[in-house]
Amino acid sequence: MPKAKYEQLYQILKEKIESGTYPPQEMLPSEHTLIAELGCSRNTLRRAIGELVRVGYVQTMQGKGVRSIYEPSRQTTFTLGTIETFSESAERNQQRGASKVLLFSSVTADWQLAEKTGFAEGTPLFYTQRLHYLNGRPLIFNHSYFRQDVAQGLTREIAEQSIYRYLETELHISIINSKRVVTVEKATALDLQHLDMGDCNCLAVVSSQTYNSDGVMFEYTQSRHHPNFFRFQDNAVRRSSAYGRPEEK
Amino acid sequence: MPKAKYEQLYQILKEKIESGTYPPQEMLPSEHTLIAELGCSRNTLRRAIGELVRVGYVQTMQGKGVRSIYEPSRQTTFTLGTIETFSESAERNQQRGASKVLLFSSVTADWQLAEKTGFAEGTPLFYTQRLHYLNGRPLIFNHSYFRQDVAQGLTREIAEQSIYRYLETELHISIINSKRVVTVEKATALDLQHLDMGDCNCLAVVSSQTYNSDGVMFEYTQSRHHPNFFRFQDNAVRRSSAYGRPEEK
DNA sequence: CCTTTTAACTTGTTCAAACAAGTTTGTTTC
DNA sequence: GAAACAAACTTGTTTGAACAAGTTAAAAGG
Repeated sequence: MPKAKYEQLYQILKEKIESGTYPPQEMLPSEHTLIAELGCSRNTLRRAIGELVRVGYVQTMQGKGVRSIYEPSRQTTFTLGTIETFSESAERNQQRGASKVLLFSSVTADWQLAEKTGFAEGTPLFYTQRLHYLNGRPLIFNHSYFRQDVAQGLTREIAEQSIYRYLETELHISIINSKRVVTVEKATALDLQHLDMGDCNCLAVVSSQTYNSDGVMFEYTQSRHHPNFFRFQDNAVRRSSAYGRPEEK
Repeated sequence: MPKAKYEQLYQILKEKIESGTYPPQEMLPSEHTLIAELGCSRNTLRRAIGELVRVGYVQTMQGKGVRSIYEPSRQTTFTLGTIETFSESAERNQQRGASKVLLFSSVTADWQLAEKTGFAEGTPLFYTQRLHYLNGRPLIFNHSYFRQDVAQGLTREIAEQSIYRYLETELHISIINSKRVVTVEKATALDLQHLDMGDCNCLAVVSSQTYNSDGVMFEYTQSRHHPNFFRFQDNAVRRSSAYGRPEEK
């Protein structure tokens, strides 16, 4: 599926790590070896390895080598650094996803909404509330705002299916990137009404601003997650010893 | 400070974007122009731009160019993809940070602890509870476990100052990467006792496993954050249109 | 005037080469 | 035997080049 060679190499190596060809704590073959093995240039191989570093599969040490630090099977609900719709995520985790549209309307951004979403005041927007189910349980309450001049012709019927499919295949909008912020908020009456969260009175909130290829932010979505089913993964790399160089010799 | 050229270029461009030389929605000069301007090769420049993409400062479109999508001043408490200690983060945000050690002890990982932290059962560990203050308010409650054979000689006195400074400058341990997971949990009695969280009964929990250059996970830390002061930022990039190629013509 | 084609841009990918820098191992030297 | 040195690894950075692919605007054609 992926056309780029470095993506293919990344998939191959990822597969080998997951399947135990390169078990945890073990060193991978050196770049020189892998180049001969995979038939690629050093740059392309290193690009693939760089991806593996980013997702926390390996660590690299100058002069020493590349070590696998993969630990299998931590159930992932949310992957980082890549945009995924709810239905895509559900499918990847092999679970039954369903959605219900609670509200679909047109609004104009007032001062308060503009402040919250980042849209300019007075922008005409579509506003929709959707509830996402996983295995029959309501887990995510979505508030989404779409710029009307970008998401032209959006209807409640489309929202019942998949908004992104409509935007990408019908309107030929290319989604480029999405800025996301994770916070924790007090549950509102609306949250409690729909999410059935027991004795928890807070939930995980993922606010995202999504941009198209024209550089315009056309979507603001606030995903309010059931706290017991929220999980956000990340791998951080220490750039340089923050405490200056340890004295030599 | 950064030795690598691409890091310098990244800083230069980041600066220009923040200062308004390349204002939001505006296109950056083409690679060709920037190469001449900055005196570097195309690959090095592209590496710097790649970093800007990852932090959500710009978006690139094949055939069109690079557009600034920087939006100034959303106060950041947590940056993503890079390991930062509490004191470093506090300093970056120009706020007064302070810490208090509530507990320092030696423990051995039993079955339950091994399951939670990822250490092998029977591993001798240092266990410390620390409370982090920002501007006088207690905001973060840290539970940290360190492998005794790696963090040799760790004492309560060192924990009062900075554990990482000790590990890096005294023990010459190089911290490589850290796997982190963000979840939301019910507050325990201990949390409520120390964090003063009003009527919220949940908090944001960042669990992290940190690895050194020998590939051994030597630290497990669970950071329990006051919900009102927790913020986790991310920028996601859509890899390829998930719905197949839109039909031509 | 409008459409089509072409050319000149843009960014994306891949290769090759050279050097820098860190680590390991073997060798020499005392 | 122990320390110092040197060679042979490893990954990290930088440069240059070529081609692919997407976009834009000028040129050509009707």
